[in-house]
Amino acid sequence: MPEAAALPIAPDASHDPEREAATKAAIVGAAERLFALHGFGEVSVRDITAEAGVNLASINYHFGSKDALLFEIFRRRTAELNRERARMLHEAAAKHMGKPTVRAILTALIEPPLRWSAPTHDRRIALQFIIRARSEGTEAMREVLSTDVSHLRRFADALIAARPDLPIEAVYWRLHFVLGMIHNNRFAELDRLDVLSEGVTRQSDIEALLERMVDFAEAGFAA
Amino acid sequence: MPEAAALPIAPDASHDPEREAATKAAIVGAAERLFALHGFGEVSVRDITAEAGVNLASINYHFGSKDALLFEIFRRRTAELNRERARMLHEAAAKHMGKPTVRAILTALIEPPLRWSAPTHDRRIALQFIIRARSEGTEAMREVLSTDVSHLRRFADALIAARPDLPIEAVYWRLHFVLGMIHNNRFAELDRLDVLSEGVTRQSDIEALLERMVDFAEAGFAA
DNA sequence: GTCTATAGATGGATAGAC
DNA sequence: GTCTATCCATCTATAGAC
Repeated sequence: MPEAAALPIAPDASHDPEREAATKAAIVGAAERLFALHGFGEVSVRDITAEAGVNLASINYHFGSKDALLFEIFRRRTAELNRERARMLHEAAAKHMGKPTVRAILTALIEPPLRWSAPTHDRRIALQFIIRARSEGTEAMREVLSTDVSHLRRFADALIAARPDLPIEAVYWRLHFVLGMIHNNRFAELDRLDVLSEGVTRQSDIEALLERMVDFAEAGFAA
Repeated sequence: MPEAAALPIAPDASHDPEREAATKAAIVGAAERLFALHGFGEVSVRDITAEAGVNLASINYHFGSKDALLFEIFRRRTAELNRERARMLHEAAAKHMGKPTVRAILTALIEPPLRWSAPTHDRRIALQFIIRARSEGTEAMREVLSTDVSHLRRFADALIAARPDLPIEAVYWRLHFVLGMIHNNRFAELDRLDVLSEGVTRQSDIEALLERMVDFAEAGFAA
């Protein structure tokens, strides 16, 4: 068996880092997609492993449990999204000598998730996953969402600094309204809007929608 | 047994309309509350019947299935809410000779659900049920939500008539934003806001919040 | 109409061979 | 690390006694 000698080490499949990484990636991709499309409660471990083309036991082996898998996806995606938002806020602050305008702050909050939702964006499904996690997530996800508001802190503080004339509770409420606008961009809600508008809103022009949203939100902050 | 003679008919319990109605009401109340608080997927028929103090089989006997029960609650509550909104829109139209202002239209859309959400309102739980149904509902609920937009039609038409200068797709998108503001008033999101604002938003003054929301939404429509 | 007991189906997790 | 077979918990729905 001369071929065996050509292999560096471990001729068996007990520890193949490449294959392991591929399996984990397939699981994560399938889980994210199925959950984003059908909801958390509707998707079983069997569905995920079948879709990923891996064996039934692999989720427990690689992630510990179904909930742990979903939590890891949740952490990864929210971290990515918050990083993008923080970077935009930071850049806006740099441009405006540390005091970005309300419009720049709102853009940093709205633009990243809106770009993700573009039909051609590879984070399109990930964004739906995040939105669903807000209402259907596991106890662990809800725990994080309720207590870890450090990311929003920066936006709230920036808005308060940009509008020192407003009572701070007014700023918080308005921020809450803007977040509602953002989180309402689920597939189901966009489809419903298409039905209501008889198709005139069925557009993939993210730039135009971004401008609409920021205009609306900025106007709400103007008074 | 002289007491038996005093009973009109049916001395057995086979057909007691009063008790039947009480059982159904107990089931509906328990189901609505548990689902509103814990989510659809987390609540079993066993949880509901235990909470209602009725036997396990009664949900299937009286409603056919768990899904049918939840669907009936959903239809009842959304019908109530939409009736209130339609009535307010109708009254606003009557006051403005058939052409209500944008503010009056938005108030008719926002005020009913916001009043329901008041801590002392008996529809407080019902509103959370409705909001949850939007993202976690069964197939039947989603079917209704996606296709039955007749209720929103009147609001969209009224807004289009109030702002004939705007492209209609702009009106639809802004209506979508307002709906997002409304649907974001879930317990979990309000709690999160309280954490972020360190308590300054923890208020039960529905009047003030209503004015905040209508002000924000109207400003978004102003341009 | 109510209630108990149970059927029937599904899902998460794990043991053990390879 | 992968995979099969299986355990065990849980749930909805229903049959049948009262």
